[in-house]
Amino acid sequence: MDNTLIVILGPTGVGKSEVAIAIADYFKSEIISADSRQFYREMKIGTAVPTDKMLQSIPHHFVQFKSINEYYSASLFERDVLELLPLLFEKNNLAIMAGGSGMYIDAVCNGIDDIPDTEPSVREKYNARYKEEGIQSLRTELKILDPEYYASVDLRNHKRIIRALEICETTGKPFSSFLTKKKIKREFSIIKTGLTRNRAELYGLIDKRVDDMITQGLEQEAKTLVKYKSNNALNSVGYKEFFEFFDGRISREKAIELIKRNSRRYAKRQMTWWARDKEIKWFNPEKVQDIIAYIEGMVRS
RNA sequence: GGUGCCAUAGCUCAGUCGGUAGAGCAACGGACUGAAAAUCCGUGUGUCCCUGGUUCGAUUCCCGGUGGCACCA
Repeated sequence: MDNTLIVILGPTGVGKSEVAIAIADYFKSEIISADSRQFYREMKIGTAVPTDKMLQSIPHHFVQFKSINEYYSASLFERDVLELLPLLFEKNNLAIMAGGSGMYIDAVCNGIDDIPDTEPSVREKYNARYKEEGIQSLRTELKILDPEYYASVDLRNHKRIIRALEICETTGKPFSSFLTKKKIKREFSIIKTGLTRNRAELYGLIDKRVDDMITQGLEQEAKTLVKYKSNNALNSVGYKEFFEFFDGRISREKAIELIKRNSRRYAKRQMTWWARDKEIKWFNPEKVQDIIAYIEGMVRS
């Protein structure tokens, strides 16, 4: 039997953790988390990290293993997962990756082009310029340095433009010259399963989970992180809204309402990301037996 | 029970001197190559409470209902 990575993806709040654990338990596999915010150990309540009990029942990787002060990225995640997987496959030829960060999952499944690292100062420089001069100045420079990317990029999205510019400046070559858009074939098989529910039900679960987070002390957790609020990791649903409340810009009730709304919008963006991926087989999270049957069928064939 | 006011998008409401309607919020749709729980783009989604009348034409005016609110009993 081939070494196989079973991917369990789905929108926030749909019930991935429970399903992943049930399936890992069935196959005696370990779980790789693909949640770009659960990586950070300081963010526990707001990222709905599985309970200690759950974490003890099945070995989890990439959960709470970074500090919010550390830089991390989809590319580093790809590298780290590819390093770990052979070790997991020595023990069991089925490994599970569960999470909601589409880009990180794709980096592992399809690969991500090899683009040189950049100095943080370069990005800071462009960020400052964006703030002072606006986006037009960035566009003008991109048009000169990388006309090809200029023609295809969303010119109203400053993050995309800044990313391209920092690569152009660092390498002296156009950003687009690094983009092969080729899907890398992995040494292992991949089975993608998606968890979904009808929208109203999912939103109900999201609202309830936010209320649970509040009960568990999300406000207190956010308070201890205020001093790091400019860190990218804390530009996250559940934290940024509380920072607004602490600043006196919105009421506590409003903050909680916004956490719910922003979680819903995040879930929608996740679904949009996966809508184009025809390799995903979708399931209701309550039907764990169906998922197991599907995986067994795929593995056998 | 009487009088008055109100009834328009999921919510709060605006509007149409009679030519089937629009704001905010919510919602919906999309993009995405090392920040991605980020960032960016697009879209009004409507028995204008119901019945009848006047009219070429009624969401708009009129009669009568129904529901809500206020006041008087």
